[in-house]
Amino acid sequence: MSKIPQSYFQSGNVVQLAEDLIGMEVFTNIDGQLTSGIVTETEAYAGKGDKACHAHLGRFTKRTAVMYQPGGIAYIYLCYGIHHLFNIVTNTKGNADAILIRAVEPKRGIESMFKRRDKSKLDKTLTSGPGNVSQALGLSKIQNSLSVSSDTIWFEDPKLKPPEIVTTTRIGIDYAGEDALLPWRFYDATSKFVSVR
DNA sequence: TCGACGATGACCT
DNA sequence: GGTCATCGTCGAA
Repeated sequence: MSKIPQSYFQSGNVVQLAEDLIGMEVFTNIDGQLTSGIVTETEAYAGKGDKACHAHLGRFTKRTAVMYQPGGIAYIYLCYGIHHLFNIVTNTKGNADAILIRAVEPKRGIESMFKRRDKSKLDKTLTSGPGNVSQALGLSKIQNSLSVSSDTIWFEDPKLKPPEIVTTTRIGIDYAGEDALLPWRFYDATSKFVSVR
């Protein structure tokens, strides 16, 4: 098994990439703890033209600056003052596309995940929902802008049986008007580790 | 400076 | 179904 290169994330089609990411395994090695999970749910955010995207209309701020970097790096920000949401910047420099990881199925370091989440049972609440994913994987703003082909965060293709992909609308973006209706959320119907069906 | 508000999640009825 | 914790970011003043 080997790390997926940063170039994989520089594809120009963020929607297709979000779908392709389902079934990949995401690893983190943080505070000496190795954890990983199979990606079961993602959402695509398509840069300047997408009302739901933080970079809509080219909005460039201290927070969104990282989105304009070349693809293959983490975009992690604090939401509701409580939750860190883990995204991967995609496309080439200046496009500001990103993929939100909304759920994973725990694989390695489950004990570490229990500790971080203050839980002791392996159910969907451990790693379903973007805030929970980040917490279980130990991700916070410290890892913002870090490469996702690094020794701290990386992806591998475990080549499992193909996922049964369901395509639907994104969650929690009602403010985006008609763009809230875009079918840009993907999840694996065969997994119970999915936030919303 | 200050006020409004979120790409959520946990718990309540 | 509804409420609310909690704080960094952003745009208005």
